[in-house]
Amino acid sequence: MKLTTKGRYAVMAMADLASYSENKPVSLTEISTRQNISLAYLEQLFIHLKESKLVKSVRGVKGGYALDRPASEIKISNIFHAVNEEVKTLNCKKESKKGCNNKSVKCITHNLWDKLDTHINGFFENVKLEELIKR
Amino acid sequence: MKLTTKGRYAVMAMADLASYSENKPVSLTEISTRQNISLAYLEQLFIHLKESKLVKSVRGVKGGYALDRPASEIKISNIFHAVNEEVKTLNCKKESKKGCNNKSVKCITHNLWDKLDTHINGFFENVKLEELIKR
DNA sequence: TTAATTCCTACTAAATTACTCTGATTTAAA
DNA sequence: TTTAAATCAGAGTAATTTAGTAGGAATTAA
Repeated sequence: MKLTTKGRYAVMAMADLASYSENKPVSLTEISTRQNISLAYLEQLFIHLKESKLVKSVRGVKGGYALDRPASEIKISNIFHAVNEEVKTLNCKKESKKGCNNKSVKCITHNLWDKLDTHINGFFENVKLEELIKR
Repeated sequence: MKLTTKGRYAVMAMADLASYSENKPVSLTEISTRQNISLAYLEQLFIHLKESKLVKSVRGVKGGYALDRPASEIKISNIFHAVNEEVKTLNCKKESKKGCNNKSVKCITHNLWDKLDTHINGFFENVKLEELIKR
């Protein structure tokens, strides 16, 4: 199981914003240079970050992005959710689980994957952007 | 981030073995039917499970596979490792981390991904095959 | 008016996943 | 001794997903 660049880049970009956008909006060109992520790719990510109200934008020259709430109120899970970085331990729909009787091996491992989901998502729920950048 | 079928199927197959191979070896055909996994795919997985000494094989008619150690001594991490289901939160090599100075955003998130790695791998280290099948 | 920027959609190349296919080898049982 | 059920082994392939690129439209400070 691996993390995609989408999620990784989104967190890096948000950490960059948290570090540099205190006084003025930060342009994606700046982030692109600092973090070595393609500008066009960042643009796509920020559309979603904006939709999720994690960042706000200023258009035009001298424009850019800034956090839309304090870094202390943004969880990693918020960022991942915004860019559709999902934790998926099953590829079937949750509904298919209903079909299981409690004795089948399939169902036994379903319980394992459910716990794994909870375990991983719990991690993302408990880390805030602020913690990343302080220190 | 998502779990691949390789890892999921390997755990399902091992749970099946743990449930059914107490007295006689279990053929992959049986597992294939019970778990609805293609025979040819299972064959590939079991080559690796055998190399890692998690299962032993009996060739020929009436042959099959059985656990090579008690289910209480097999961790999920052992199974994942056997079939190369890896947890990868970075796509770069670990060495590149050395290049980081502690102030860069890149390095800050590196620490996060390292913790995530540890968090997920810890889960797999702490669940044994036995726990899956009892109850 | 210009240039720097966000915004938007479609497309594409590369990588990975999830298999299939073919055939060899082994061995219990008829 | 033959047959059929099984493991063993490697190569090939189709489908999906990822990781971008490309091309422009809209906005706005200077």
